Amino acid sequence: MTDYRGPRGTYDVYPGGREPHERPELWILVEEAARDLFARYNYSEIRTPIFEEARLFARTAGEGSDIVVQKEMFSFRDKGEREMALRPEGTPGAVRAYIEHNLYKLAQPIKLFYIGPMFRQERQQKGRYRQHTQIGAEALGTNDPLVDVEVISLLYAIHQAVGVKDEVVYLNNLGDMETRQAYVPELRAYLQRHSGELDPDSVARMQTNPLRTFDSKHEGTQAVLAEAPRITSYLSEDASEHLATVREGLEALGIPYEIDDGLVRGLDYYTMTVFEAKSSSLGAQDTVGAGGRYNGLISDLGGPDLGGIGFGTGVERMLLAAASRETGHSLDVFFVTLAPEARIPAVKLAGALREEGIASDLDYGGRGMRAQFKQADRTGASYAVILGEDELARGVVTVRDMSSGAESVVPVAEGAKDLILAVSG
RNA sequence: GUGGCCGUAGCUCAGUUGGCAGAGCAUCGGAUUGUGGCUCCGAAGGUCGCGGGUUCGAGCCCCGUCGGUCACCCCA
Repeated sequence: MTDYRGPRGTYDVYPGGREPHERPELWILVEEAARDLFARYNYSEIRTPIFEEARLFARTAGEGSDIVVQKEMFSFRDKGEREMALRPEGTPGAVRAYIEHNLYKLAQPIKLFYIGPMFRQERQQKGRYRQHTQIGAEALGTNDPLVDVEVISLLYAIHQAVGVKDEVVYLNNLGDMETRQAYVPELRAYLQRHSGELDPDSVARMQTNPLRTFDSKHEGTQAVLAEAPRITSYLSEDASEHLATVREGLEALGIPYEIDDGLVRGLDYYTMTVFEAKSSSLGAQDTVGAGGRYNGLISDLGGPDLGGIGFGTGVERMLLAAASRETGHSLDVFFVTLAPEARIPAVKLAGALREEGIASDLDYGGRGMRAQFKQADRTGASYAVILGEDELARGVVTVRDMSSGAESVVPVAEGAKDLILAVSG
């Protein structure tokens, strides 16, 4: 046993992995499904560094200057004494790149997607790792509510393609500046009147960011919030029209959703539309994917005053919440060599098949015939191609159909052409 | 960072009041000298997480430590 282990809160993806998110074939499935959908929705890939200056994330995360500690960001100091951080989410990097490369000067919206690792420095629990992977999309440069509809439907489509079970999409609108100016003082005043029944964290948040008290798990706090004034009653005309259009669009597409007027999300930059997809087949961390509109973020980061909206969804959580499925990788041909002299000819034939796109493998253990057939069976090979002394002498191979057991003899003295035909059906 | 639970073969797990380290699956070989799945036989595989203590004797009891897991915090 080695003394080395993967770092705390990380995991490996490897053949035969126990958990769904440890199995390479499921990752391929998710990534291919997502890329296919991004292409169909006309989103282009963006790749940004997995670390950035910490202040970029601090800027977007909001809620005070001790944010780096508070949010458990994976930060470090580089050799030039710069405060850096492994990215906790995809949006800030994408928006930074959008501004840095002047993408706002092109025809809008710019529709981007990314797939990559994100980091958080904390103890793990079910569906939560220090390094995890998010698939995300950002539609930048427009306030059109129909883009909100597109982004939400794209998230939903990815979850459907992956097979996420028991999913519910919750929707809310946090309003614009006008809405918050009207609502926040009302909420704060209400909480103030009931501060005796709140947990200490919520009492503190009542001042800094009263919206976030909705996220508290404290029973007393939740009881107070059940009667609290709702943002939906304070929406400006703009916000309320926006919400109505988003709902209309979702209904036109037949996307099931529920309004949750207590849904606030943790990031300060959200405005207007916010949404969250949850699955009851997860544990305490039941959010599979989430996102929202961030109309102030691009200008906050030094860009023009344009809106944007995006989502992020966790690959590990999608796989945890997905129905289990059979994905045994399948091989087309396995070569069974029954004599040492057959090994080089087998290598040559396998090479020829591989060039034709036919997945082929052979025994490298010099093992007995029985073991080789067992391996052919286990790898899911459609055909076993047998090279023994008889075959070598006659310039042929025996092709065995592994499911029916039927065998045929195929000449190979003139090359692999006949063998390619025999195993292509 | 805090707390509950758990660390025994590659995997899943038994292991009695402290008394020779076990099973199933997987692996390898054989039954079947040119044929996989089913069956049978056999082999290999162990720092019982690690360190210390108690004891004639510790997988088991005690202390510490490391790791895993779930929850809290936080939620990106």
